Amino acid sequence: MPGTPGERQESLDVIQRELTAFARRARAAAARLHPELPLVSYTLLAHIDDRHGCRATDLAAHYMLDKSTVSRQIGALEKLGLVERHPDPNDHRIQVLHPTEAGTQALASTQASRRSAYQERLADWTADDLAGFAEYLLRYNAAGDTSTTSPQTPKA
Amino acid sequence: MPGTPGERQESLDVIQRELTAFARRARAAAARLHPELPLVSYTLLAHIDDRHGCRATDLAAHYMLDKSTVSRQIGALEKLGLVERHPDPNDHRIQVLHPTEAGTQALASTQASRRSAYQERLADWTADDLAGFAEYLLRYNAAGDTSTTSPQTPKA
DNA sequence: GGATTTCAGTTGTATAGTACAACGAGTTAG
DNA sequence: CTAACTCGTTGTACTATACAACTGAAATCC
Repeated sequence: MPGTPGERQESLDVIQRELTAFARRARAAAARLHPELPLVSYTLLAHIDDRHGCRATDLAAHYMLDKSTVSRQIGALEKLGLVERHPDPNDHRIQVLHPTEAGTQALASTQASRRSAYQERLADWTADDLAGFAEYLLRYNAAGDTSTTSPQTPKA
Repeated sequence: MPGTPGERQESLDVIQRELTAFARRARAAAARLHPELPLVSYTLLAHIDDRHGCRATDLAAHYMLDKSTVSRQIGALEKLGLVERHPDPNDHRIQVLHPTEAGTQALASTQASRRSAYQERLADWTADDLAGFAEYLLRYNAAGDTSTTSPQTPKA
């Protein structure tokens, strides 16, 4: 069993190094994979679709982005005809975001190509390993959500 | 048991989503953690240090960056007094890059603070889980290295 | 009910990181 | 010597981002 502190530190260093390496390549890789729908827009659109309508503020909170960033991203998506903004009848400050038909389609095709890229890349992994990796990533990201990481000290 | 194809696909989707989420947060998180030494500069500096001197072209190839990008990054590092450029006596086109004393120190302190950030974030993980996560990340990144174009030594 | 405060979103401005293209200087091949 | 190639820089442009200032709408407070 890995019980020595040294092994623990070694694992931490590997995790740090490999996550850094991944982060560095991720954007370039995503850009090459989908020149049509940039990484960030894709992510936001996916979230909007997932929630079947949400507010810009939700997106900003979830992705730890400034509201101005989200505003511009949404503007771009709207200009591309991929999302629609509907004012909330109960609260006129709020814009409820929905994917358009084109947005849903763009998302589906992007997800399909991403999916197949991941499938290919992880083709020789066992189902157990995939499940384990997925669980670790979930745990890792969840830790980030709750901890001190925030761009503008918004957390109350 | 995770034997059904559906579960496999589910894990793949989780991996895709969580890695994407991580990629989106990574830069901002790094920027917050080290306002002094931006992520990319840090990475390049680490590589220069690791190799004990290398060329800008090597960095561009290794990190899949445009040479202009590397040129500017190196320029910034030089302006900060963290790297030095020495002309290669045998080939005057080439600049051999070396970390300065300050560069080595900055790197060490950045690495230390990164390390402690990871330690804190993963404090409640068991050593087994850390080892497992590290192994998965290694495997994942190794797959990416081979699938992408340039033949490079995968990990430092 | 009106003043103040808070919330949602936009816009101006600035910065990092990146790519592509055009170029300059050095090196090598014919 | 000339041509082709290589290494690096610079001009330009674009994406993603943050922060600050602002508008408009809702909530709170007295």
